[in-house]
Amino acid sequence: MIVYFRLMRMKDDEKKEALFEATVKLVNEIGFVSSSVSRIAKEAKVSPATIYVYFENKEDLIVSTYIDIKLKMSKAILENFDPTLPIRDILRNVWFIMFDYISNNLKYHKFVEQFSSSPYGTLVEKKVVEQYFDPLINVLQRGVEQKIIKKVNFDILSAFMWYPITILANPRLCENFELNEENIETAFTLAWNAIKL
Amino acid sequence: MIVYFRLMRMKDDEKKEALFEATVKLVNEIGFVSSSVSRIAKEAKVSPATIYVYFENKEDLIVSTYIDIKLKMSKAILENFDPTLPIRDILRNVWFIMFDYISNNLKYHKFVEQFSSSPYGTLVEKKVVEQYFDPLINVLQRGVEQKIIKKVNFDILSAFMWYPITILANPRLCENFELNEENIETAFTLAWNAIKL
DNA sequence: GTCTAAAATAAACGATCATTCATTTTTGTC
DNA sequence: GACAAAAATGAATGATCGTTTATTTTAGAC
Repeated sequence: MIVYFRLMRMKDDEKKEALFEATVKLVNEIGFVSSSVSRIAKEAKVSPATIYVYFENKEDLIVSTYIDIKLKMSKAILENFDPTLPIRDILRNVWFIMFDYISNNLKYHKFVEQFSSSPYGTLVEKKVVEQYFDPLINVLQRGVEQKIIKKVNFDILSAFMWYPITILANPRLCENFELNEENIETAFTLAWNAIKL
Repeated sequence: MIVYFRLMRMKDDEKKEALFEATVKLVNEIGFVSSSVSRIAKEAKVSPATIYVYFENKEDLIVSTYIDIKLKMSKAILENFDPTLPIRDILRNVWFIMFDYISNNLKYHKFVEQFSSSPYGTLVEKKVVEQYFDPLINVLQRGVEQKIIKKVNFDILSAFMWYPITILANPRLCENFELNEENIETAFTLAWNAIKL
């Protein structure tokens, strides 16, 4: 039997990316409430119907935007990750890289914050996204095993090693915290004092 | 000139409270997107039009709900505030009181988190709400002056003394952190290690 | 250029949105 | 019980919502 294959027309990656960017921009500016499908389409310069070629529905568009961002973030942060350094140096490096990434991509950070604390957040399995950042979690694990870091609940360690970054990088919450090297170094010192044994 | 006063009919405080509670419940369950005026009205068992007797519009209802919650929270937390204790004891007490309040009023905590990270957050002057908690900020100030607490940017101190509470009290973020006395004590120790000189 | 299948879209769907309006109900003094 | 004024409401407003459908446009193998 001879089967004829005809190449189907390909989806346009740039269009999908434009939809992600439009979603981020609008949700940051006017929130989930006002970010309607038609407005997102207009912002991305496509027809509202086109969105349904790329996504199942509005919810899928928004959740996909979130997951895409988390993937981008984890790649950027783990790009130059060197697990052979001393544990404190690894953590310190991550702090500087995360501040660098967030301050250059504040729109992503804002979107993630808004998404996570909204009911959309419950739609994403926390562990799925968390595993993108597995190497970071493993560092803390090693620190505990080597008796460098306090042996306490992991949620506590995270609350003092990772979450302060998301707080301090939020200019609405910390308008007096300038993201310069000295301030980041100071803040990291507090984080390290918190978790070190 | 004689002026005749007739008592006008009074607004019903219970109805306003019911609208606050309905707003909190629905926004937590289905988000700002789906929490329409008519659904909030139905939840509060009033007519949609009644909402406009008590509030200018939907935005006013939501912002007022937030401010009402923040006021309730600050009163609960500062109720038994004793500024004469040693600074570490004051902070430790506040930690326990805050965890107690949040775990008994998780709905308020959730609403505040979602509100703050949404564009509604920009509608509320941060300083207005912050001043409800002024005594707490003053404690840190005194700690710095008495050379008990590190002399660093106040946003940094807040990021390690207050924000970890909001993280740890969020069961979605910290599902492994049980809110018992031992765990709170441990977490506070890390916070104190971070900020103490 | 022809053909095909999928991308892309304009237009239309019923549903629901926030808000207003005309009317009724309730409150409290006289 | 009568009166006045504000609370309370049911119904209607035009606008916009998310999604679907029927149609047109486009990409790529032949």
